[in-house]
Amino acid sequence: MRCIFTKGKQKELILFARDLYGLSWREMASKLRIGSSTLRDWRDEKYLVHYRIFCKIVKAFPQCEGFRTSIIGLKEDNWGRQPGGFRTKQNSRGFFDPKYAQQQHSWKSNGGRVGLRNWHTQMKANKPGKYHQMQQEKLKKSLQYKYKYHNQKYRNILELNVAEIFTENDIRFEYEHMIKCEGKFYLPDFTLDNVILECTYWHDVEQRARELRQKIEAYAKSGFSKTIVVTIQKYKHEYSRLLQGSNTVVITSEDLREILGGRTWAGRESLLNSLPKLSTDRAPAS
DNA sequence: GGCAAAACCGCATTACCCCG
DNA sequence: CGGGGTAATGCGGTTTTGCC
Repeated sequence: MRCIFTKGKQKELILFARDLYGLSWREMASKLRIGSSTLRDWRDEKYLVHYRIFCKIVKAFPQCEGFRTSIIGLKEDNWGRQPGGFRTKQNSRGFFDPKYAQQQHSWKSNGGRVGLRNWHTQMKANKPGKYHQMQQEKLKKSLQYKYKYHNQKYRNILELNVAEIFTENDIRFEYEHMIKCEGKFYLPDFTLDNVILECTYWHDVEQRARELRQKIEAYAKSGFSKTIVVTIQKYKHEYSRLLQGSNTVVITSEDLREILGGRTWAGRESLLNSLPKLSTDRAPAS
């Protein structure tokens, strides 16, 4: 944080303080833990004084308190810096000056966004979890999470329904909890212990099922023994057929409500046990 | 990778002072 | 006056920061 004094006051303050200290510039600077050149630059009003340092001075010499009224504003550090990049491009300044056209060309032909690419590879290599989270947050911003329920935004009505059902039945769950499977990161819609719940009603069932199958395999290898796919009545049969497997169950949100709300519900274990039964016993809807 | 602006800092030069 | 030592100053390079 920097403070802006009215013209001349910063110089006055520094000189005044120096008198009070009774030290040389160098000594005073080291007392304030800044470089002597910096202190001089401040005296010459070349740069803005750190608010932190101003406080330090006032603390040492309360008679400097009066200068506070001369502060006409506070600014964040590096407050006025004009960024390069796009604005520079607009103004054809700096790197974007026409005289650098040749260099621009070579820069672009050498990969152009090499820096950004490096950043991505480095982040992936060094902080994969953080990287994925950042990417995910970016994605979340671009996607629309328009269904709000209990301080959590959901992506679609199906997810919302599931969240409601769980909440009504006092079942704790985690929404889009990031898990790592085989070096990759996934964000299953819902996780309850080692059970994963995915919501989908994407009309291209074949394609979605392929994706899901791949995910489910990864989940299974990382100890998530069961995956529940929640869809709508219309697609239930198709998804069910395409995702046959010992650890996968396809249900609708109504099914879920029935299990949890009805007689079959007797705790988490019961949920898990009743699922396969439900899925196979029932005649698929047409 | 790039740029621009702010902040910071090293160092050579200059100013100052003391003293024989 | 001039040598020698230290503090102050001027110059300009470097680092930091934020954005493309």
